[in-house]
Amino acid sequence: MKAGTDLAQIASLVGDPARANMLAALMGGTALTASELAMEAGVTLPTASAHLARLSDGGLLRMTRQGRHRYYALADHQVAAMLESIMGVAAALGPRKVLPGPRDTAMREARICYDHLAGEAGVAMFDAFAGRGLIAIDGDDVNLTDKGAGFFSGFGLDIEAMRGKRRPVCRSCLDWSVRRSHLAGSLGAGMLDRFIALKWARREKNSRVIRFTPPGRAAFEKMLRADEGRTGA
Amino acid sequence: MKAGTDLAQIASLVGDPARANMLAALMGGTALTASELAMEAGVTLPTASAHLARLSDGGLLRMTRQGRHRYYALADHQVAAMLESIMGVAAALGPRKVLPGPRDTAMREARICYDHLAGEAGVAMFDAFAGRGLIAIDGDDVNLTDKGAGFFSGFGLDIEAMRGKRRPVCRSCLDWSVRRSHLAGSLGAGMLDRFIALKWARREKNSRVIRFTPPGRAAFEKMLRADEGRTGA
DNA sequence: TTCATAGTTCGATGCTAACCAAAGTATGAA
DNA sequence: TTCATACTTTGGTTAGCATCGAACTATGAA
Repeated sequence: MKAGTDLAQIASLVGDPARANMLAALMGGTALTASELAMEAGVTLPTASAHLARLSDGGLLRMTRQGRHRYYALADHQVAAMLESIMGVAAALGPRKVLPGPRDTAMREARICYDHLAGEAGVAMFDAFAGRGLIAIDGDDVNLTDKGAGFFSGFGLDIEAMRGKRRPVCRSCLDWSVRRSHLAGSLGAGMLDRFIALKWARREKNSRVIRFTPPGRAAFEKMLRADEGRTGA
Repeated sequence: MKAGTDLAQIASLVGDPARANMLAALMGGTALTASELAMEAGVTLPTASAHLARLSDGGLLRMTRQGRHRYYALADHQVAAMLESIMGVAAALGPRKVLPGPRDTAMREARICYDHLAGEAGVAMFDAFAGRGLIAIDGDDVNLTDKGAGFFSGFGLDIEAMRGKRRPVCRSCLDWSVRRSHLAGSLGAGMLDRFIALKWARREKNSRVIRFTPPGRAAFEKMLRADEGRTGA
């Protein structure tokens, strides 16, 4: 009985269209202001404000004030993973659109999942790193190997800084589009940042789609295959 | 915008206390009749009937008629996994009860997750099998090895029959209590069945808790450690 | 200070949906 | 056929909550 109550409490927070749209927007990973989220949800500011208060009270959102702005973001990765899993069920049993539009295809290929790369590209990267021994998989735990630390440092990531943080460096995250794991954690986030900094890929405006440039895609795939694909800076 | 709508649609189905209690009850893995679910949710039969219709229409439940009974069960494993992930968020940010009661402790140790073993025991089993090369982990894919096929057949499972079904033999399922994977799929379900048949463990009445008997626990742990722990029948 | 922007709080409205009782349908047993 | 059980449908009530406009607070800029 109690399990059901907890379940309902969390689910009902997600179960309102306005709130769900806000949460979906925040799956993009960037923190957004109350006004932006109001736009996103298609409601007025007062309404949005009330929703945001409920989501924050419920523990799904984290808020930081900056001047006269209030930036809202998903509370943590567990919340993001939960939303992905709900989206997964929705996608599985709601192929209302027969043909997956170009947008959906792009989402399946590469998208942002909170702050790291997901979709086929994300899964391919995860598998490649594991296969080359850059990360070690033990059950659901994923750990950086010595070899991996060297490689990723060479790629431009500050591994030491990542280790200092509370957030795990490596984590696997289940992918609804392919039902396999991809790389999350600060390493996953860092890699995506690098891809964008290197102009291998860019985020599509107002969407979670990640678009690789043709040369970026080539460089990305070369990197997956072998060490000489490294592009130091 | 569309993503949010889908999200809300599914989440709102779970977001009602009566429905959530029904779903939580069905996480036990056994199919239940409409009357039983009405009891579970604390509502009258007509109300329950309406809820069950909505859950079925929404694709979260599967119904089979048997005489004048209607048995309801979760639609598939993806739905079960989604519910676990929502429960995970609820558990993480809702430690309203400061002390985890004995019930919660037992749930963390060993519980049923739809039809297979979860909790610390489930995770330990998953890790042990992986460590001994009985299953091979590749990203989120889990596959039975030849060595594993031999071992599990010796343990009393009909591996060939499992391979004939559409359901995957091995699958990993993320565990909210320990944040690691445990073994799902028909192999996971089959193992739990064996444990119960061997009287190593039994299901606690009206709960998802799995209780190991003292000799059962010992046999279970011996099995995890080495091949000679095998208890053919 | 004064004005503007960002956000919250308040009060009122209206819609949705959860709920139950009673009547209706279907299946099985006598 | 008749009765009982299991469930669904219908109709009507009620409660919750999403929504908005208007007033209020707080931060920053002129």
